[in-house]
Amino acid sequence: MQPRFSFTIHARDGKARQGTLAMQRGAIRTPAFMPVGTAATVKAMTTEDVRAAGADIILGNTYHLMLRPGAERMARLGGLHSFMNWDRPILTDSGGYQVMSLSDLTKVTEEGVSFKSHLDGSRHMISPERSMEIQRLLGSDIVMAFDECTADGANHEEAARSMAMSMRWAKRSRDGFDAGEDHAARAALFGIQQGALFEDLRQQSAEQLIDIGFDGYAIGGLAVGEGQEAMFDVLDYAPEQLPNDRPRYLMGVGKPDDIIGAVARGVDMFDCVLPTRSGRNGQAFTSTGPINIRNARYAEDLAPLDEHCPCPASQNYSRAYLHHLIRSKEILGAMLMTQHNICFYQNMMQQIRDAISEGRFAAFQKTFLERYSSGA
RNA sequence: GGACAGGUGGCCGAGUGGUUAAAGGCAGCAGACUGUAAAUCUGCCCGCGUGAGCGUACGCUGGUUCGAAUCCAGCCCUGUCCA
Repeated sequence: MQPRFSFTIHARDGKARQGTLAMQRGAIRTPAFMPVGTAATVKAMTTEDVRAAGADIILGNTYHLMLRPGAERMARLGGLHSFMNWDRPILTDSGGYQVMSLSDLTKVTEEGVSFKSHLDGSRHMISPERSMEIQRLLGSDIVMAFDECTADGANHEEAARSMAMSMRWAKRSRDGFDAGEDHAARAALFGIQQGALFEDLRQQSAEQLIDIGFDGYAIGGLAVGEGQEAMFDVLDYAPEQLPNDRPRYLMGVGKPDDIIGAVARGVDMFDCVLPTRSGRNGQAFTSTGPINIRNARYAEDLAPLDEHCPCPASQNYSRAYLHHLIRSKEILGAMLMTQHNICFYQNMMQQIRDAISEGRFAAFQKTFLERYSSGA
């Protein structure tokens, strides 16, 4: 029988690590990019195609699924995996990000967060305990602690207060998760470091999380507007504040160059809406940098999106066709663009893993980034 | 031939004396998107100028007026109906 959760590091190259996260529903090769499937769908993609692109794990979201179709209903339906036809691991975000992103609709107290539903205005409460319960009802494999994603621009005092609350919630998340005994025996729980851009707060946060004890550790509160330089400044120390033998997950990141820079600093897992959202909005990631397929210059460009990408969208369709589909707002445009972007990301992660395994990550990083910024 | 209705910037379409280089939409040209309130959002969009500004502009011509896309006259064109 597969272990509940184990993390094995196969190779190290500088601070970068290549490993495998083994879980009952399947293995996750790291560094990993996890496509975001907020509302029980990686938007515009079938799960078959998500898997074919190379993803080992996808995300779901507590807040969205709690509102619709509802956590209890999802449980009656047999859980998120069978519901959406994805039998591999699923990581569920706790709703913590929505505390920030929906801040106009939220009220935060020590108990938790009361949300005014963006769907119908109805009020809902998410506490650490309820977040754990919802993620259990969904059947999540990697459960995220309920936290507050500290908004960009917080000063030291605000960041400290927010972080301290997230750490109290982390403890309550741990207890709530452990109370769901059957589920806790199968799933993993990750804690989330906060502390904004302050090293001392990040350190305190890491220490408190380690005291509580988690299967993996996420770095939260980055990529919220601070910019890559500031984010990398934090990543120069934050990963090493977390246990060396546990997976480190940088939440919400990012652009290809963000991911590569973070891998170089010791991060193992990523998720981001960018490849899916940008795909729907006409931006394709390519080995020579992002392009906006809507641009007039692609109207008669019969070249593929990226000749190096093995995905069907690149292999079978031209830029001119994608240009036409996206401009025409045809659904297929969103589908193919998303498929390509997810493939591009997964392909990049495979290249990253190979480079680390073969001890040539620094060279890979240099080559990739030069090409990526060439705009050719 | 007659009666109505109408001709506004690439298209559709507001505007019926000054605050109008002219609402809004579409199309067009770009940009953004980072634990998804996003198949979304933002900017530009008559010409010249970096800019203040200048020049042109609401079918055509002429008129009224300090001032006209807006009022008047004639003409041209389009639609519907009647002969």
